[in-house]
Amino acid sequence: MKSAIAQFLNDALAGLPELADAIGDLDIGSTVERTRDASHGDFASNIAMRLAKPARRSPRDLAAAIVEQLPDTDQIDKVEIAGPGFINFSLSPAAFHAEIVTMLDLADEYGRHAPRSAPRILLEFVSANPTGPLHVGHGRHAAYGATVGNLLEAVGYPVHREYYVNDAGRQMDILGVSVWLRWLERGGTQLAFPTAGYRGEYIGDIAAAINTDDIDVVDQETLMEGVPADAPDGDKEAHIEALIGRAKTLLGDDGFDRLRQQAIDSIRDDIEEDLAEFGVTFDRWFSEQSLTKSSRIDDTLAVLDERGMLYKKDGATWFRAMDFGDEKDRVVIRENGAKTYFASDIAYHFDKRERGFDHLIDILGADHHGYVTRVKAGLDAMGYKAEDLKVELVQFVALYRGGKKVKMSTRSGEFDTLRQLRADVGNDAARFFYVSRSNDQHLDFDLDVAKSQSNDNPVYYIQYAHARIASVFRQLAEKNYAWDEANGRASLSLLTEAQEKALMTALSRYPEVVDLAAGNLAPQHLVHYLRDLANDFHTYYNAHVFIVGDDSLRDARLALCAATRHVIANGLIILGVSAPESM
RNA sequence: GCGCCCGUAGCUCAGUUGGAUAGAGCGCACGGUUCCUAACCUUGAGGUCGCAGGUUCGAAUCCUGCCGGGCGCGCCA
Repeated sequence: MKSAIAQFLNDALAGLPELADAIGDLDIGSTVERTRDASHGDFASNIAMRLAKPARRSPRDLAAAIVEQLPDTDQIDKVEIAGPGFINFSLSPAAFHAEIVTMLDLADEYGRHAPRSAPRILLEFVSANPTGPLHVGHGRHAAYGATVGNLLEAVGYPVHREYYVNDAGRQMDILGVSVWLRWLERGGTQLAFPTAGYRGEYIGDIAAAINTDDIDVVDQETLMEGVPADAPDGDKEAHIEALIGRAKTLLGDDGFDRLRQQAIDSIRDDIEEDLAEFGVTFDRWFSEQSLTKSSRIDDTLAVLDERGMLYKKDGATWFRAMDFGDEKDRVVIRENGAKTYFASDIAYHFDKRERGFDHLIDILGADHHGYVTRVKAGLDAMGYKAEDLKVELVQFVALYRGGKKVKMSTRSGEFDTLRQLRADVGNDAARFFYVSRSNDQHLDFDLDVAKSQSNDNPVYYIQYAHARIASVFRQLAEKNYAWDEANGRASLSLLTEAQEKALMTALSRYPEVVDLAAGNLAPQHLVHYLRDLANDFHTYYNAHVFIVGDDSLRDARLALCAATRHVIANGLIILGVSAPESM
């Protein structure tokens, strides 16, 4: 409907060629918005005020000239000039009725755009290190990323969802050695578990499940040979580093690799299953190892070197990040010859672009914000534009239990898992709650409230509206009525109650809300809209009986209910929340 | 110290890219079901939009400076 208003304005401006310069490249659609107050009509445009200065005419004068040129249409009842120069449009009932018919016609497709082939979007999210189960913070990334993906698809973009698996590097060695030590413990070896190791219970579970045919038991003395003391007496990092060395010596490099890989695979599979149960799936799980093992990183560094963007200093190789706006240059190859995480990340983002994705979106934790500039710099240096990459930062989830903040640490194993949360509050409530706040806002997740009062969650309020409509149609059959849809469509002019008008107005906003939420990568717009829509429906439900004796009025009201059901279901599907037939 | 994010009702948060009288939920107060699901609805109280300037027809929104909170500033990932 909004685009129709914009079109009318465009038509009117076509009749005022003297304004062409003043208009310039102004997007007329951006001047049209829903009114907040019904006394201002349904839509308002501030175009006269926007053009006033460049056209050197008074806003009200301009508005009058534009209104004069508006085409004659049965969609608009009334146009008024108000306040400093707003043009207020009151749509005709027929315009709303036509929109309801569109909802019924398009059904599942209402609010969606036709698929387009470009730009291709690569959406990377979660990408949690495979060092343990996902915790409640990752859950927010999963829900947010999945919903953003759904929104982008709804507006027609091809979206490729990717999870970057950090399955290379020192963290993985620590994981491997943690599992090995737990396995040795199970075999009876006495040992003090390293403070820098992963202490979570799941490590023991993995140790119990892995194939250890080619691993020999070692006693404590052999194990600890040459290993410096752990904290607090010694350095915990040096301690675990030495243990990794012992593992590689005692198991052989290949043996340790196999053990480590089993641990990684086990955790990765667990994460994949967890997310799938949460309704979050990926098109590809991109392994960092695949970059390390292929020549991808070396190739990338070679290109950078060729372009003169690398230099050596203090035995290390540095990338001239400062040339691209970073605050300092960054190491890509350490003095010990090891490539940094940053080096593989340049290669990874370069690879994304090389695979033909036009627009990259990374959803990262807020603690990664210092990282954004240098990754963009890397992309820039590799010949692409920094703007090709958009980074959305997701702020932390603070967990509260008994009114107290819960501390979380993966290494200590003290954290609440996404699985526990899903079991406690349910997938629907979790998906909904996670995206109900702006991603750049801290999220306080009170477990006690979520667990004990889960029925107060607004998600049920919206689902209830959907279930109520389904119930109305069930009741209809029980009362031996049938919905004559054609008659309902033809009788929409009978819907004259205030609540009916309000509901139709709310329904017609849906496509605009999807556009807004997708354009801003901001699912909370949809969440709040659905809450408001459900409120409009519940109000209508309480004010009027739908299943009345008058055939045409009943059919018309049922048509409005059916349209409402489509819109609520479409919105919930985007949020990854179920739309139940009964509750 | 530097950088990024945040500051809106008692609490938790929205606020349509600068619009008209700043909104919702919870909580609080008052009402509403012999009738399609009361997991519901109606009405009300509750605000110095952190503070101070600036930009303009118009600012919660943009700019500057303070104050307060979070996060980051490694040859870790």
